[in-house]
Amino acid sequence: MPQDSDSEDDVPLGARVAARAKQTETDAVMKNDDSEDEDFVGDSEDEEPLNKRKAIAKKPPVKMAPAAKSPKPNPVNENNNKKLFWETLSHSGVLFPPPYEPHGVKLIYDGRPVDLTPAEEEVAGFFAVMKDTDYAGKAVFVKNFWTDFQRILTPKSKAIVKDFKKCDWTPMYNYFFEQREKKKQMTKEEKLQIKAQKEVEEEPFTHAMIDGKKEKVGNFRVEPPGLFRGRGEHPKMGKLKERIKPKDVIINIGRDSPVPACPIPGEKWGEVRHDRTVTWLAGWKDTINTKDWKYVQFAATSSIKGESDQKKYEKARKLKDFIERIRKDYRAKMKDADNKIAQMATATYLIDKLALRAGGEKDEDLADTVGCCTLRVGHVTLIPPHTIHFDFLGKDSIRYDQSHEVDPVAYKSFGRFMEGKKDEMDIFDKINPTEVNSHLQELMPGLTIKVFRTYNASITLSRLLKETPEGTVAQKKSHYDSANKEVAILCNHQKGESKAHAGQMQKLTEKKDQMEAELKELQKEKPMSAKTENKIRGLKERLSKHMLSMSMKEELKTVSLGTSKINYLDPRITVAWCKRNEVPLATVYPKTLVEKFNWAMEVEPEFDF
DNA sequence: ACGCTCACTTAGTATTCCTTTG
DNA sequence: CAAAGGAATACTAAGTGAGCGT
Repeated sequence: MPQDSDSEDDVPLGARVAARAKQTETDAVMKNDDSEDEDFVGDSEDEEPLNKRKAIAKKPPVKMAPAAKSPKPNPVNENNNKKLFWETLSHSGVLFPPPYEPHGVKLIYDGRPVDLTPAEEEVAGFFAVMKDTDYAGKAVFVKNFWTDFQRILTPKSKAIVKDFKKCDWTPMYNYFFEQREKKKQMTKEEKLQIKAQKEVEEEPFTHAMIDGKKEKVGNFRVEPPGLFRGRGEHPKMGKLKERIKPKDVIINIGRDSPVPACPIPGEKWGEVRHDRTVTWLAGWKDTINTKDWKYVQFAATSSIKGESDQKKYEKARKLKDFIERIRKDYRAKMKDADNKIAQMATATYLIDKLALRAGGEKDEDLADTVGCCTLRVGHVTLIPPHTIHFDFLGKDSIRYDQSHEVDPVAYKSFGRFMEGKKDEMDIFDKINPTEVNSHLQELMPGLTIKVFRTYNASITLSRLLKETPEGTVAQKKSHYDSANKEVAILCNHQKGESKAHAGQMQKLTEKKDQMEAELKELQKEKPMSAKTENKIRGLKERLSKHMLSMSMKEELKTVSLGTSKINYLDPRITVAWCKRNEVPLATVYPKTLVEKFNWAMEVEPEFDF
């Protein structure tokens, strides 16, 4: 980017737009000027009154983007009417991973050790550590790795390392394994020392100042290089994710804040901009999905994220006032003779009833996953009289495999949409998320598809918590968890079964058998003493508790409760419930969630979602 | 109407931390 | 004290949707 930056076309779209619209309000982007010999590339100027910019006084005028030269702003259209997130913003930039340190352990090719350059050795190492994982067994992963490995090999190495099958990664793998063991074997003091060192190193990056307030930063570490691990059958798995250099990084910072010095000697930031219409502090282009960007954002516990989270839940809560009308609308339209209207209504019905995601079109070079609007005929089975079985891969290639009894009208419409279509064809071929969203906006301002997931998750929790029984804190907590579980199932939030699960269940079963045997033994006694009766009562109680926790554990083995807690359940429901039921908040929220939801802590106990 | 980019939220998994147990 | 086990956090991939240009 830097060397091309004289051409406006190389500035990201949003930046150009902002620069054009901008003028004084939106301190958008600018260009670099590589002729400058500064310690970063392209701290940009704009037409803001010069007295505001002391820094520029010491250097010759910087070349400006053509758009930025245009005369005074049209005040009506300042910053393109975009919302400004901050007035001042200062931070220390990003923390880069340490440079690669060669270990000298050889790749064995065709029985002979190969001398690799450090850069080659690094990439070989990426594969070597993974040699026994599922990934390394996948043809696509190996093929992509091999292509990129070949690409970075010097001619000399390429002349030797020609066939993947002749590579022996074992010595490298063993080296990494030993390193890991050594790390584990370190003494407590050594570990503590390393941790302290790490904290010192990251200290400048952990917080930023925004409008005079110190706030926590999220992912201030630049992602290290490695092999891309896509989820599911990702066509790009195994590709080399390249090392990000300062020139790849854009810093976004307040105009009057010092630009963080580039931490790598002799190198420069790709760009420095002052865009108040966004919340990110730094960003770089993803080297795998080249249309994507990675951003350094504030942490979830920051005010800026908290405010947006609160808005999200307020919007979902607002849907309560509109939901009846909306349901009436789609029920009436599901059987419309106009297929587009009927599809729109039926899709909305699914989004509401099953909390499906929108399902936007995806590029070919991504895993084949779907949401509501991209469901294909092969993903559903109609089971008379009006049950539909869904079997498809959703976000993160997580399988949605559920049967649902549906509205008979919806069932009939489904049949109509699928009629005469092959398995690979779209069920909802007349619509897309954008159209569904604009229809929703007509029914409620600001309403989009994803709001239904938040709404249904939160209102489900709220409804289930109303049935909380009297009892101990542990019992109430368990009731909360079951409600949480219902929501997780609704949203299809899953996790991989832990490796230890089966063994743990077996142990618990053994314990159960033992308790049952003990109980039988006690009950054999003829003249029941008061002491024995007590024992029996106690044992029975422990046994039933034990069995309950066993069945809960089994039911939850692949259900993830955390995702809905973090993203879907209005924290005010939980906080108010804790207050009403005298359950300490820490029983259901870990420390970071209490922090993240600090805006909800003062909610009144009677709060109803 | 459509495609595309950008910025943000949502997501599962890997790693680390902390507590319990042996 | 080490190992095990579970909880919490770190990491980064994968969605959604606004908004722009064509």
